[in-house]
Amino acid sequence: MTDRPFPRDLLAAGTLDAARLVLGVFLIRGSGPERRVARIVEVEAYVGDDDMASHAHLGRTKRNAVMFGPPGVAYVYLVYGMYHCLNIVTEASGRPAALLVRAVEPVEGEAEMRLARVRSAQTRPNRNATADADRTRRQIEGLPASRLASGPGLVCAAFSIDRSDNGIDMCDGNSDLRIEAAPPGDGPLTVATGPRIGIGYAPEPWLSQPWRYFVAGSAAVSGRGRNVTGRREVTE
DNA sequence: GCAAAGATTTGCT
DNA sequence: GCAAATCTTTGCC
Repeated sequence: MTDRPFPRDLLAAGTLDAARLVLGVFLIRGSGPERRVARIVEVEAYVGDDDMASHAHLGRTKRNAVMFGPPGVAYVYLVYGMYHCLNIVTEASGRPAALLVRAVEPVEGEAEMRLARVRSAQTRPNRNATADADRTRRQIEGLPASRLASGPGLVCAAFSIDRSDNGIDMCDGNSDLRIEAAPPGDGPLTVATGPRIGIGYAPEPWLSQPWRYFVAGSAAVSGRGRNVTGRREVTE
């Protein structure tokens, strides 16, 4: 159960507007002592079937089907054969769009996130030697909290998200994986923007659209945006 | 049925 | 800074 389930209608409108609105929002997994909570600090918008960087550009397929459905639903897929990516579907049914959650900042359940990261890393077929697994575990245990989920694959690892979460309604307070409005005490955020990451296959103008949105100054932001601390809107 | 590429991360050069 | 790891999805034969 959640006290402030995120309003679905805020996701139903424009995806670029929704991208700003979800920054600062809480991503929540589970309940009770194992509950994990983190602030969303970085997202990317994938808008419509004409967006050549989006999975939706080829039309509706088995994989991207939920992107064509109602807003507030989780779209989870496997990339590079080993990492999962979490998206929040936006816009009305029939128009495929979503926000890729690229980074979150732990608020509660940090120990649980570390455990999940270790589990995920040691599940990878690549890591088999005992010494290697032990080194990986210590490395994760030594990470600052801000680096536990500073990347799209890492968000899913820290929150134990995989394709079984595909299609979950994240605006439903009873869902095990959900989003919740930021607490009233949270101050205003400074939003920075830049081009989307890892879409080199896309032609212009999609390649350079500044559809990556992140919280300036957050240590949890992935890649180069991490160092952006300006107080004003920034375009990288 | 087969080949190619990918909304990433990590470790080594 | 570059390449490997890994497997699902998609496209074409």
